[in-house]
Amino acid sequence: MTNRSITIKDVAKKANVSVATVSRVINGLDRVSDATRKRVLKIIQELNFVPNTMAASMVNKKTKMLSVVVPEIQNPFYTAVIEGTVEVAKREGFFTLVLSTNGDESEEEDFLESFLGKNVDGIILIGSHKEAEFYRGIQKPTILVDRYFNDCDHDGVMIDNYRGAYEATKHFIEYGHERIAMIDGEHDFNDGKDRFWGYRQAMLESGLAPDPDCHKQGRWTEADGYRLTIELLQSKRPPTAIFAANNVLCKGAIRAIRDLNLRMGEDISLIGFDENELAQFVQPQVTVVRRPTREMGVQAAEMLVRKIREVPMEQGNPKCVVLGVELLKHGSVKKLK
Amino acid sequence: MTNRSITIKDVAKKANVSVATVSRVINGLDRVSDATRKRVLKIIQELNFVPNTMAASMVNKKTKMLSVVVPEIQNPFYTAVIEGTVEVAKREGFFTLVLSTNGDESEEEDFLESFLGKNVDGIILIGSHKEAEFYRGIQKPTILVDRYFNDCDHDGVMIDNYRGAYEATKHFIEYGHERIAMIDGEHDFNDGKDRFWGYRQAMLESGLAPDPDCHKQGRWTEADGYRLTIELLQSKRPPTAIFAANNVLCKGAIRAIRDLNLRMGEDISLIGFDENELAQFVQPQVTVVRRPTREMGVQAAEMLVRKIREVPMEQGNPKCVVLGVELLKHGSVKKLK
DNA sequence: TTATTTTGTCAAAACGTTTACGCAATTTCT
DNA sequence: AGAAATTGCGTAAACGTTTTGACAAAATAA
Repeated sequence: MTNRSITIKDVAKKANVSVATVSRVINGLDRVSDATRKRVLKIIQELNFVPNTMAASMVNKKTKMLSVVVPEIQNPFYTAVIEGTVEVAKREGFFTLVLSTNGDESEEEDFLESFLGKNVDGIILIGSHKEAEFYRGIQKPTILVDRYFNDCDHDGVMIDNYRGAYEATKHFIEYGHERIAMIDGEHDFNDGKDRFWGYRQAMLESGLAPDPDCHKQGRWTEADGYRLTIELLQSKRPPTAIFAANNVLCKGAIRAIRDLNLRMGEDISLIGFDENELAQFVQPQVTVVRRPTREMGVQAAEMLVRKIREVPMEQGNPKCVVLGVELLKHGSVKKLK
Repeated sequence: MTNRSITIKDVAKKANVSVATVSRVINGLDRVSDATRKRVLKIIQELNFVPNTMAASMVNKKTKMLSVVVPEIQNPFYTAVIEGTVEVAKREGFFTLVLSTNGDESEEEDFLESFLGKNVDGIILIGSHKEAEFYRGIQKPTILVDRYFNDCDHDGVMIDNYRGAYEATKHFIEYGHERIAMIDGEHDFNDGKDRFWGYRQAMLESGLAPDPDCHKQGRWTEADGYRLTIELLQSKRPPTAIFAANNVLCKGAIRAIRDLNLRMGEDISLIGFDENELAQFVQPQVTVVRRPTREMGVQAAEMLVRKIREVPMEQGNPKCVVLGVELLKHGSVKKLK
């Protein structure tokens, strides 16, 4: 424990060169003859020397680490994004550091102030803060994922929430549904809002007046998905179709429908946003809006790496990439006409 | 971007003290008068100074970060462990850094060699390596979770895999089952092995000869859980009961049973190891061996923090804590007698 | 009162790298 | 051949902290 770890100096001494030369060898720079390079390399092997990256980082301010910050690590959507970014990061020579904030704003702040937050080369952020202000304060290269804010000064990778909800609703309508409900959570972020507006727009376009009784709002939890679905189905005029605006709400809805002994796609039609395990399990499978989760992570990481490497001056205005979604049609929507 | 960040020196100058004094204020050491402390603190505020932890770490070799290394981040078991450790770490003033290795040994090694691996204060490791040798090479305070190796020189937090499997099998037997199958994956780690031996021992004790046809081994994937279950149920002499040795295998088994149109707890009995979403969803719910996932993370983190703080000399032999498991009895086991 | 301890502070030396600059020795160009 | 460019390497100054040792000044003890 007390044994001083071997440094670049030890190597230098043993190889009869200066520390500068050793440093050059380590970093694969030129200006060092083949002979000495070989010699130094051998000594490094012998001494089992590993450069102290911390010290290096102190001078050149690069750490080769990225961080990806997500609200909850238990949600498969986020882990899929994480996997995507980790893959790219690894390929590009970066390590990825994962942080779960539990949707807690102060935890997010703490992180950014912390050792880690301060020392990563870039950040992929699925933020919990609700104001652009906060994001503007982040000095490092940052890519916002899934939740975007205008005027936040950062690039983003989003999906077309509006379109997803729109298509889902249209699908119901094409199949003859008129009393179409939606369940969702707080409209804290653009994703939730957009989905609502997509739903609403599709309804309006088809001349269906949006009935306030058909829009149930709670939190984005499975429990609330369950509760809201029960409320809807036990109301005076229950809907024939329900659009569940994210994966956990959908799972709650599936449970509720099961518990009420209703036949999916027969007594009640359901579309979920984002794939989930239960939607794939029940029979018939539940029609869902599929979004490219892993791909979001991949895109974000690629953008981030590019940004890190680009010269600071020539970065243009923030760009926000919007990835498409797809309606995976299964048997949970009944054809009424 | 080019603006040099403000350092301890700037604070010192502005407060008319030496950098040493500022350092003492930051670290809350004594030997500094109340007056100067207040003054320095105020300047720090004004200048919005945040100490560069990287530089600090360079001299005192502490980073206040832990890492938790898991094989796959998509498995809810691992995320539960992570959540437990993050909670404790946070409480104790550590940041937690999550790394998913995809079960890839070399990725695990890379990590430990990397900036991150070298600079955390301690490691919580659900390892992918199969030999104690590797673990012995880790110099930092480390807690092995879920997978343990004798003579690895580290503490561990395990659960009683043997007992869990034993109890599950006994439960089948009590209910009159005799032809009891087990599906599992490679016996690369103690957890898998112990479960198998628990199953086997329970069978033997009850005078049931373990039939090799009743032990199907594949990989620890949902796909193999599905495949092996189908194989079992379509064999000449299908079992009346199946023990699925982990959460994903169990999910595969549930799907298989559903697809074969068998009634759970009626035509076929099933017990899973570890809770999972499908087991809770289907009706009747599937009986499972519950293990304290989150608690494992909590324990591990607490042990790790203790270890980090203890003086190096007085650490005794490696300890391995074994947490208990519990059989959650639901309706998936038919009573034959 | 004098001798001792405690308190508050500072200067300077670490910590382990990278890198700008300098200077021979060698190679390449006229 | 001489001038110019290139190559190979070393010296020393960063990077932003913590920590040790020294030393007055103040408080306490004798």
